[in-house]
Amino acid sequence: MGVHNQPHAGLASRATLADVAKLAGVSGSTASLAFSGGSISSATRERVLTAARELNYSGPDPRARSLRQGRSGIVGVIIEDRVLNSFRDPMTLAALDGISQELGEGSGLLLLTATGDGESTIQSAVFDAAIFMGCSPHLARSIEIMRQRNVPMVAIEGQAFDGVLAVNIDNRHASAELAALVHTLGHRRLATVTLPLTSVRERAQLTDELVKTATTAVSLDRLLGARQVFANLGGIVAAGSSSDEGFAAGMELLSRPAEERPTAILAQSDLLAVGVIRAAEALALVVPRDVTVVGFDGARIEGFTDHDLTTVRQPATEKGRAAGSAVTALLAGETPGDVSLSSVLHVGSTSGPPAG
Amino acid sequence: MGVHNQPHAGLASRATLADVAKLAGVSGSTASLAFSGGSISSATRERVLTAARELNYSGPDPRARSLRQGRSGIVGVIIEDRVLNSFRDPMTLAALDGISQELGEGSGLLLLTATGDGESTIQSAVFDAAIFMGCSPHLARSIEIMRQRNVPMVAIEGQAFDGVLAVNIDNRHASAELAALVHTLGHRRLATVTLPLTSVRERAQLTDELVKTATTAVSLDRLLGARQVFANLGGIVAAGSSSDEGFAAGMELLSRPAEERPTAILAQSDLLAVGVIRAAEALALVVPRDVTVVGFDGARIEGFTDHDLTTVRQPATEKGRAAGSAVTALLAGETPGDVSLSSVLHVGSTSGPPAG
DNA sequence: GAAGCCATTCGAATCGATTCGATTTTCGGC
DNA sequence: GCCGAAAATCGAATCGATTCGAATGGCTTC
Repeated sequence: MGVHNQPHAGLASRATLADVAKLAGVSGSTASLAFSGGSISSATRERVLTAARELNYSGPDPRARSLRQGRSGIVGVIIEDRVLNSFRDPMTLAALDGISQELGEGSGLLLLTATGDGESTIQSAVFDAAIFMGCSPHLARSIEIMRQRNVPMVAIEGQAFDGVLAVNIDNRHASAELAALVHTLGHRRLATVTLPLTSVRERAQLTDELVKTATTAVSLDRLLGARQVFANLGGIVAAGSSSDEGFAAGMELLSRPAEERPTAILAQSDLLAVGVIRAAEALALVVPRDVTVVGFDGARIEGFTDHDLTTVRQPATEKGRAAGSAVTALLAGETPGDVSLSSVLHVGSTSGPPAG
Repeated sequence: MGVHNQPHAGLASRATLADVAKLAGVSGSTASLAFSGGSISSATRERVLTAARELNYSGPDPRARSLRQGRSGIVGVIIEDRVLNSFRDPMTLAALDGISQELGEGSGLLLLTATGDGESTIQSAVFDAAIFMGCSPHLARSIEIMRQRNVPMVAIEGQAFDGVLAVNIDNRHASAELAALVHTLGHRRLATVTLPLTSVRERAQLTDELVKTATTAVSLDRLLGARQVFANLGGIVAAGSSSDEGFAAGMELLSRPAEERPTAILAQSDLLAVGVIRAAEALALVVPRDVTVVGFDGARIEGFTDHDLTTVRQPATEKGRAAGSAVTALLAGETPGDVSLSSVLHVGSTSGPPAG
C-alpha cells in the first residue's frame, strides 16, 4: 500500500495484477501475458487465473491498459443536438447503426453532445477516433485539439475541414435531379421546405440572409441543388425533421388562394414531405393532382402507406458503415480518401403534372 | 525519449506535460496545476500555457488522467439489441435522452451493445458506471465483473439483480389498471399483443411455454398485470415495438368471424396499438365501436392524429433522468435506493363498450 | 556431450499525468 | 523590520498495467 494517497478511500482496495502475480508466484509480465493471451504455458496461465479468482481480480484495468497501449477501443461520436432530437431522425439513427455495425463489438461508441460552448467532454474524454455527425463549425476549436492529439477524425455530411476525412452523399446532385424531375413535369411555381440551416431551431421564412449564414452543409447543399433548376426557389425553413414541422410549413405554404399557391413542394426530408402531404389533405387538396410533393431520404415511415412518396433514396446505413471503416483504416495507419456515396431517385405517386 | 518501445511509431511524438513544464521552467506538478486550475499564480499559469501553445500541447492526456484519478467521466449505457432496433423505440430513446440530460456535458455516454455472447467491450472499456437499458440476464457474467471492479450499476426496467440499483415504472399495476378499465366497459373476450418476451425477435402465439421462459421483465410485467383482471388472457407476441408489427398482429386477431373476434385488444405499446388500429380499419372495423384498442407508453406518434389513444402514460424521460441522477449519487459515494415511477392512465377515444 | 533452438519467464523501463507533504515565497500586521 | 499565516511551488511517489530485450530452461541434433 502506498504511503501517499489512496483515491478510493476505505475498504479493501481492489487487487491489482501485481498482487495476482505475487500470489501465483510469477512476475508481473508473465501475469500480464496470462490475460492478454501471449505465449505462455497453459500450466502457468492456469495458475495465474486461479490466483486471480482467489483475489477476486477481474482482469486488467482498462484505464491502465489504455494509457500504456495508447488505445482505448473507443470511438467518439459527436452530435450537435441533444440525443433526442438527433436520433429521432431515422437517417441519423441509421447512420449510427451503420457505424456500430462496422466497428463491431470490438469498440464502444462514445456519444458526445457538442452544444458548441466552451470546453466540453470532447476535450477530456478518452477516445481513439472521432466521428462527427452533421456538425457545424462551432467545433473548430475541438477539431483543432483533436488534430493536435493526433486523433483521426471523420465527418459524416459535415463541412469540409482540413484533416477531417469526409463521408458525403451527393446531396446537391440528387436534389437537382429531383428538381429537374419536377421541372420536367411542368411545374413552375414552387416552394421548398428545408431542414434547419443553422443551429437555431426555429421555423422561419427562407431568406437570402439566412442562406448566407447557413452552417448546415446538408440543407444548404440540397437547397443549392434545387436552385440549380429553380433559381430563386423560396420557401420555409423548418425547425427540424419531423412530420409536424412539415405539416406546419405545409399549412403555411398551401393555405393561399389557388393562383398563388405553389403547385409543387420540395421537402428536404421525407418526414417533412409526409407532413406537407398531411397539410395538403387537411386543406382538401389532392396529391399529386393539386400539388406535387417530393421528399428526400427514402425513409420508411411508420404508418405512411397511402402514398408512395417521390423521393431520393440515400444510403443512410452505408454512410455509417463507410465512416466506421474509415475510422478503422485510419487507426490502422492507412490513409483512406474521402468517400462520396450516391442516392437513387425514386419516382412514386406523389408527383405529377400541375393541374390545368 | 525512451530507450524502450515507441508505441506511435515515427514523427515527432506528442509533447507531454513534462515537456511543457521544462520549457516553462516549472515543475511538473505546477504545470499540472496550471491546467487543472489549482492554486497557482496567474503569471505562472500564463507562462505554462504559453509554453504549451509553443509545443502544440493541447492539454493533459485523458488516458493518463483517468488512470491517476480513477475516474474517466464516462458512463456506459448497455443495450441488448443493435442500436437501430433499440432506439427506434421512442421510449428507449427518451430514456437515453433523460440520462444525457441528467449527466450533462460533464460526462459522455458510452454505448455498448451486449449481444450476450462471450467477452465483449463491456469488460475492456473504460467507464465509471453502467446503466442497463432493458437488458436480460445474459449479462450475469458482465454484471459479476463490474461488481468486482466496483463499478456502480443501474438498471432501467431490467430484472432485479443484486448490487444493481433498479429504476422501474409500475408496469404491472398500470397494466392492471388499463385492463380493469376495459373490464368495466364490459369486455369479456379479448386478446393482447405483447412486446417480445425473450431476445428472440419473432412473432408468435402467446403460449404458457413462452411465458415461462420470458426474460424481458417489461413485457412480462405488463402481461401479468393484465392477467390479474383477465386470468387467461391470450394473444400474440410481437417481434418488436412497431406499428407494422401491431398491424400484422391485429390482422391475425381481427380477421376472424365476429363472434370469435376479440372485442378489445390490449397492446403493450402505443406503436403496436396504432398498428392494431390500422389493421382494424383495414378490415373495415370501426374503433372503438367494433373493437376497443388500448396501448401503453403515451408516446407521441408521428402522424397518428385520427384518434386519441387510450393508454397509460409512462414517464420515459424521467426514467432516464432518475437513472442518471442515481449514477451521479452512486459515484459520489452515496447509497440511493431503488426508484419506482408511476404512470398515468389516459382514457382517450379508442376505448368504449362492446357492440351489442 | 556440446551446440543450437524454441518456448517461457523475468526485470526494468515506460505510458502521462495527479497528488501529497514539504519547502519556499509573499505579504499583511504590528 | 520582523513574524507568522497563507499562497505558490517543488520532488517524489503513484495509478496499473504493457513491452522489450535479456535470461532461463528443456529439447533436439550433430
